[in-house]
Amino acid sequence: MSKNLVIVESPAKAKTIAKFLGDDYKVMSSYGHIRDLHKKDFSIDIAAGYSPIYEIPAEKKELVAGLKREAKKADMVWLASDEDREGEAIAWHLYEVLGLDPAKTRRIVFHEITKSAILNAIENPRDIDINLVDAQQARRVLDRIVGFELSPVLWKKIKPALSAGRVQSVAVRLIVEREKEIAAFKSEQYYRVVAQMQPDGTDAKVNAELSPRLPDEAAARQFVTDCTSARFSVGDITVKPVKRCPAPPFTTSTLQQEAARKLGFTVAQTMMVAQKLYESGFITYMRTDSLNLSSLAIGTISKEIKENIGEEYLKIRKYHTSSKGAQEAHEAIRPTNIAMHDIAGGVQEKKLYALIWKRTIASQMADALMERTNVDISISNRAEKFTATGEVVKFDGFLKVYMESTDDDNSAAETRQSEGLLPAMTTGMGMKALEVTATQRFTQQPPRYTEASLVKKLEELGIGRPSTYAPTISTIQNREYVAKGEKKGEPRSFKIITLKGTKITEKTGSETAGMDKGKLIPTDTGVIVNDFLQQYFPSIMDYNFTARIEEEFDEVAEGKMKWSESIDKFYTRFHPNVTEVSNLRLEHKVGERILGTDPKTGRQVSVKIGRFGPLVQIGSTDDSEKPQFASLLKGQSVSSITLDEALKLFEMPRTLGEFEGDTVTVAIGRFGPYVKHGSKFVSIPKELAPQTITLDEAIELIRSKREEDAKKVVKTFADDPDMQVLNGKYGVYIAYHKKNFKIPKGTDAEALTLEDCLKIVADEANAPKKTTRSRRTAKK
DNA sequence: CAGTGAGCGAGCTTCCGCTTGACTT
Repeated sequence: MSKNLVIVESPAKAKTIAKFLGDDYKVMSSYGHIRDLHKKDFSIDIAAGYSPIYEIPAEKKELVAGLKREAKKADMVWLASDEDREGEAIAWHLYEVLGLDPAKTRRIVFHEITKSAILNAIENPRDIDINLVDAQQARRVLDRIVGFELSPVLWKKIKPALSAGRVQSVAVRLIVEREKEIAAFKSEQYYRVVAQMQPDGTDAKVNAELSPRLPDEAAARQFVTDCTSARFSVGDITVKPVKRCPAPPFTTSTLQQEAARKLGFTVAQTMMVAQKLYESGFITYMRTDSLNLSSLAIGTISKEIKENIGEEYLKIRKYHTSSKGAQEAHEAIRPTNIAMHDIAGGVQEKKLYALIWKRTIASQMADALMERTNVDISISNRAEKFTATGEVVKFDGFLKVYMESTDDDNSAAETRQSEGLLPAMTTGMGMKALEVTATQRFTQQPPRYTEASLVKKLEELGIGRPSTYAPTISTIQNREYVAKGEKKGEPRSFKIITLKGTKITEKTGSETAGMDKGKLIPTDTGVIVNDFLQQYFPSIMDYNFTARIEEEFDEVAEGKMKWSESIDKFYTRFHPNVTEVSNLRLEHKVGERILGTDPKTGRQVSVKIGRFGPLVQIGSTDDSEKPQFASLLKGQSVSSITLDEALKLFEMPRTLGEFEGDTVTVAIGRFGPYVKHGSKFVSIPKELAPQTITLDEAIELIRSKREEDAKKVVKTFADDPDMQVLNGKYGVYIAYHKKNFKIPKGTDAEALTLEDCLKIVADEANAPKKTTRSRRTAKK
C-alpha cells in the first residue's frame, strides 16, 4: 500500500511522475478543477459578500470519491497542481473537498517533469497560498457575474440564447470593428515602377525598383517617357550585414498560428492533434504560454545540434515571455525526446510533430547572417532613383531547419525581387534600361481575421488563456456572431505602361480585388449585439478591461486587497447599469432598420433580428392587421438589404401548378429555397432561382430527388413499412419510427432480416444511456 | 449533404478556465 498520495491535474502527467517516484507513492489526477459554480444557477450569494456556492459536477463525483478513498489511506497527501492561479485553486478545492488533515497535507510545485525536479519539490513543500486562491475566486466570480447578468439583457432586448462575456464579446468586437474598417476603406492607386537594367559592358541583368512610387497615370506616363532620353548611372553602393534570429519555441498561441499558416489546420484541429501527441508522450503539455525550455531539454537539444547539424550552428538562448497575464506553469511546447526525428502516427500527427521539432531545434540555433547590397541608380533627367537590392546568405544558421511564416503573403510576393546576388558594379558606371514597367497598384484593405490571427490578437491584449483560445473561437461561431465566410471579390482593371528599347506600350490587365475565403466575418447578429453592448456597457467592451481587472487580481494575489472588495468595486457600478439597461424602453427594437413603405399596402417595411435570425417585416405589431414576416436569404444582411430586395422575399410561396395530383409550390425556408410537392421537399439548386423556376424544372427536380432516394434505401420489409435499412453519410444504418440506429460492425446489411433489425432497435433501447466505464478496464 | 421547412404561448438559454473522455444515427 502506498504511504503517499500525489495529486496532479493531468492523467498523462500522473503516469510519467509515477515512474519517477516508485512504489511508496500513488499518483492520481484531478482532471482539472473538481468543483465549480453550478452550471445553470448564478451561484453567487451577493448579500453574503459575493460568496460563491460551489458544487461537484455529477461527472466528477466518482472521481472525487476515488480521490477521497485514497487520501484517507495515505500518510501524506501531496497537492501537486500547477503553480498558477488556477492550479492553486485546484489544490485548495481538493483540500476542502477531500477533507484533508493539514498535518498530513503538503503543497508542492515543480517546473519540469524530471526526477530531480520532483524530488526537489518534495524536499521543499509549502502551504496553500490562500491569496492566490482568492485571486482565482475573484476571477471566477467576476466572469460569472458578467456572463450571467449580461446575457439575459441580450435575451430580452435582442434574441434568446445569446451570450456575452469578458472574453467572447471582445473577440467579436475585434471582428466587427475590422469589418467596419474594411467598409470605410477607400483604396488608393499608385504606380509601382520596376526596371531591368544592364551595367555597361556586361550582359548581366539587374532588377531595380523606383522609389518613391508614383501617384497616378499621368506621372507614370511622364516618367516612362522621360526614361527614353535618360542616362542611368550607378550611384551609392552600400553593403551591410543583416542578421535574422530564430523564433522562440512554441506556445499554444504560436503553435495555433503556425499550424494554420503552414498546415492549414483550424485552431481546434491543432489542439486535438497536439492532445494526441501529448497523450502518446511525444510532446510536452500543449496548453502553455511559457517560452521556457527545461535545462535538461536544452542539454539534449544542444547534443542533437552538435552531432547532427554542426557545432557552429548551436546557440543556446533563453526566451522570456512578454505577453500580458502569462502565468508560466508549464514549459514551452517541445518534443519530449528531441532525438526522435519522426513519430509513428497519423499524417496530421506526423506533420504537427515535425513542425514542433523544427521550431524547437531552430530556437537554439545560431542567427542567419546575410549580406545585403543596395545599389542606387540615378536618372539623369529625374530626381527619383532606382534601387537594386541583392541579398546573399553568408551563414544559414537556423534557416537550415526552420523558417517562420507570416500572415501577410502579399508583401512576400512584392519583395521577391530582392533575392540573390547582384553582378559587380562600381559607382559612376553607366547603365542601360532594357525594360521599364509602371504598373498601377492599389492599397490593400485591412486584412480580415483568421482564427489564428484572432488568437494572436487576443493574446496580445492579454484576453483569454491557452486553454480557452480554441473554445472561444468555437463559441463565437456557434452563437452565430461570426462565420467563416467567402467574399466574392470585385473585378478591377489596372494599367501597365512598358518601355522596351525605345517603344512605349500601354495595356490593361485585370484582377479580382477584395476576395476573401475562410476569414472571420461578423453576422448581422454579431454586429447588432456588439453595437448594443458597446453603447450600453462600454467598460466591459474596452480592450483594456481584462488588463485592468488583472492588475487588481494581482493585488489580491499579493495580499494587498481582499477579493470581495475588488468584486464589490466592480459590482456596485456594473449591476445598476445592467438594471437600468434592462428596464430601458427602446423606441425601436435593437438593430432595427426601416427600409420604407410597401407600395402595395402602404405599410412600413423593416428589417431586424427575430427569434430565428434576421427577418423582414411588413407592417408593425401595433397595427390592427398582423404583420407579415420573411427570413433574409444567405448573403443578405440587415445592414445592406434594399427595399426592393426585401419585398422580393414576399413573393414566396409561389404555386407552380399540379403534378401527379399534388400541388407544386416554391418557397424559401430555413435551408434556402425549396420545391414542395405534396408532403415532400426538394431543395432548389443555386443555378435556379425560386422566383423564376418553372413547373417543368420543378418536376425534373422532384424526379431526380426520387431517384436519389431510391439509391438511399438498401432494404425495406413488407411486414413493417416503418423499418428501413438506409445508406447515409456515415454508412448503412437502420431507420425506425423516426429514430436512427447503428448497425454492429461486420454485419452484412443486405442480409438483415426484420427480426435482426428489431433486435438491434430493442438492444439500443435497453442499453444504459451513459456507459459508466468499469474501473477494471480503466485500470488496465 | 440524411434529415430538417418556424415565427404569441412555456420554458429555456448564459460566463471563463482547469482537464479528458465517450460520443459523433
